[in-house]
Amino acid sequence: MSAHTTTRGNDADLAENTNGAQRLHTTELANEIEFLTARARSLGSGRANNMLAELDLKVRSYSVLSLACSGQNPSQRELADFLSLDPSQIVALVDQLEHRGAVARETDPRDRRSKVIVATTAGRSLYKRAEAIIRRSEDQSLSTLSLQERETLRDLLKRIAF
Amino acid sequence: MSAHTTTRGNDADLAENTNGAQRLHTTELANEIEFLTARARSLGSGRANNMLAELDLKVRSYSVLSLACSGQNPSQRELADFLSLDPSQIVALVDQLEHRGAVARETDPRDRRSKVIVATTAGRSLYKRAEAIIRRSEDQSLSTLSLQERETLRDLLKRIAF
DNA sequence: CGTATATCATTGAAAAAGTCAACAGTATTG
DNA sequence: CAATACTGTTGACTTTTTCAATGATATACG
Repeated sequence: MSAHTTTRGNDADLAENTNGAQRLHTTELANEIEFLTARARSLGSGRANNMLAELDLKVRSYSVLSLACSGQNPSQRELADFLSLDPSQIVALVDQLEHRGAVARETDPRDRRSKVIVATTAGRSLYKRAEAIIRRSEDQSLSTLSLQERETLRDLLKRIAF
Repeated sequence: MSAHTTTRGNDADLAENTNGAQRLHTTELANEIEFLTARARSLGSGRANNMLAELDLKVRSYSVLSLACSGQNPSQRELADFLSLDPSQIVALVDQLEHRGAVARETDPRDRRSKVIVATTAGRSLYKRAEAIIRRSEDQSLSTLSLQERETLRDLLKRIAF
């Protein structure tokens, strides 16, 4: 078996193989920023979605609600651009939030085509609770980083995200 | 209109509003690491997918191919864990790569249930070309960061991704 | 040994998300 | 006024995700 290329690893690996694919951490892929970003996001949004479930929200709807509470009065088109979503997906998300009374559509008097999304009182209250959950979720996801490192990460991400 | 809360912004905003939702950059959401990570990944993998299209690959299939070329002989279960995908998705991805002759399934003699994914010669050649594309894509996506900043980002992401 | 339990790859179905074209109403341009 | 472009909306379609069930194999334990 020593020179047989189809077997994975050798006997020394067996102890390490018990808990999974730690072996792959040394891979080229595991060092690509692209991949690490995708994985970080997958873990992070997975946790956030789980925790937001108690409010019957997902990160998507939370994001829309957050922007509706921002005081910036975003239009649906702006939400679509900012969240990198198709306008039709925004329609569905706003529909849900509107049906549960968290946000309202107000047609912009300056441009009667566009509709500004604003949060209701109930919506702002919901957002407060959701925000606390998101903060806890983020805190858990970033538990291996110091506060200063989190700031560094935030700034670096901001520069590549905008 | 001055005190009308439903109008968005004031006249001073109009010049800035021409190109989109830059206004939202000051939002709370725009400062959440979670959100920035999602947006960075969306932009990055979008670009990578576009550029990989010339090889008829996506980031998903590229990731599997990359791990198949890693010399670590991963099983499908390990691929699923590492890529945060459902085992059934791995089946589909490996099927595609196998049909085009880039990888092969080899049943692990140590555990005849599991199948080790290894790259063929053609697969390694394909990976070389894909890797070059990914490198260019990543370079473009991170163009606003210095080399040292990229290293910092990579290390921070690694710590939260594993 | 034999029996129960667990794990792997696979299939198929269902739900969710993403993509795209068309439409009515409105704005902008010339 | 006419032509063009943009907004939200709908509906169809594809892709991705999620989940339960299955056969083959491995492991644990009496």
